[in-house]
Amino acid sequence: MSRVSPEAPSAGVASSRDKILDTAEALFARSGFQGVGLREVALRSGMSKSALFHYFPGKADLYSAVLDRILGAVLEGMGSLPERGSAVARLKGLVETIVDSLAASPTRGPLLLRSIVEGEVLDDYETPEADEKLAQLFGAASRILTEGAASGELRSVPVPHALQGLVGLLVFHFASGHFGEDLLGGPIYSSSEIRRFKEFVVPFTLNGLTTQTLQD
Amino acid sequence: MSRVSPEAPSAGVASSRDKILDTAEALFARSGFQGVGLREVALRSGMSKSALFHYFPGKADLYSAVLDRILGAVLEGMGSLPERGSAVARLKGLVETIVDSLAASPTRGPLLLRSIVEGEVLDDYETPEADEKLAQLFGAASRILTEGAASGELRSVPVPHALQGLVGLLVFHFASGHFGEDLLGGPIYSSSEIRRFKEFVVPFTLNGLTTQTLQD
DNA sequence: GTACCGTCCGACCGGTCGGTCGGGTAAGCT
DNA sequence: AGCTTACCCGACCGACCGGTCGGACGGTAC
Repeated sequence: MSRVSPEAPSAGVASSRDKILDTAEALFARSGFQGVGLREVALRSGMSKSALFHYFPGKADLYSAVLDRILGAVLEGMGSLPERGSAVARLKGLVETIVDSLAASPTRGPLLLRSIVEGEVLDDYETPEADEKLAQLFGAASRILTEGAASGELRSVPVPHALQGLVGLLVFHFASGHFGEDLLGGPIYSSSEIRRFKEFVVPFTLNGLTTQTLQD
Repeated sequence: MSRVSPEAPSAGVASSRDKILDTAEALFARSGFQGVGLREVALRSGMSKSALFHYFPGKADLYSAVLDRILGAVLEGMGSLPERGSAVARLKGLVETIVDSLAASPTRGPLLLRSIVEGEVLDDYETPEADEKLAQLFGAASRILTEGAASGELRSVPVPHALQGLVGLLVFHFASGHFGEDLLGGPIYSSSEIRRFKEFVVPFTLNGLTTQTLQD
């Protein structure tokens, strides 16, 4: 699968390519890869389907570009995180940063979660760019966990499981849609709900990874 | 949307209807509602597409039946859980039981997660049966949390957030597919991995919901 | 016998899918 | 002027979609 054809043309005046990406992101987030037709993407972007093929060689490439852009945004948010200091503080910062990134747009959580769950049937859109961004993301997180465990600040917990637990906790919350709103009794992306979620998930995570066990 | 037409014919000799349900469950879990064609379901069930319509009035009804069966299985597993006793012990039992239910078949987690995420575009298959099972499920869980908080055994935490966190933690793990296997470095549904997951998620959950906070 | 009923089938319907093709138009370069 | 390039379009393709229809087959009841 070849990559996208033309590069982003620098300037900020929402190009057609960006418009397509925005539209596709919204639609893919709502209906998934299979549930979106390129006709609708093109129409909502204000152009014909043929024009869309001028910017992206195929549907899978469009999806990859959307996914890559989201991963880039999440990764960018993590850029300002400190590399040293208390593991607990770093972990707290990581969780809050990821929450902020996911909360910044209601399409990110759903799209990320869908890309994981639908990954079985669509291993297509695994691009080197996205893979590398994912590796950076998990690398930073696992560094905190291992260093915290080494220093005794954090419980010695299997890092992969903890990472996957974090993904489940954080991404699912913002991807749960109507289900989550029914459960929580209100919109997920309101600023007050985002604050409430942080107030729940940060202590929950820290307690889960720090204090000594009261296992059976 | 009307319900399924004929009732299950009692006996255990895998009826055509059950065969359809099994096939559809596997396919829906892998490719989602939109990603599965009724032709493929029928073919893999060893009959024609028309025969399928004899048992289910439409695709959405078939999906609902599959979903309902899974919710029933999870709920059945929770049936033997004690209604009284230490909240921590009850919570531990709940988590372990749900894990066992999800681990019992590799289709359940993916299908449940997909039904939530895809719920935006497919509010069709919300049947009264499934709704009631969901209510029972969450009712039992929230009872544990509220009673535990009242007795001081558990932290006083917003119950809806805790419930959604549990769903994210537990369901996502079994729905993460290739992504999760890459992260964990092995199959998710092996008995050893299920044991490891329990060893991680039970203390993580209990610590997250019991010990006092070390928030900033 | 025959009327009925549950089970299943092939053929077909209108519609949508991702993708292709040939061409048109305007800007920019030489 | 001529030529290239970027951008965009309508028309079209084969494949597949969910769903309908009329009928075939076998058993059971009368």
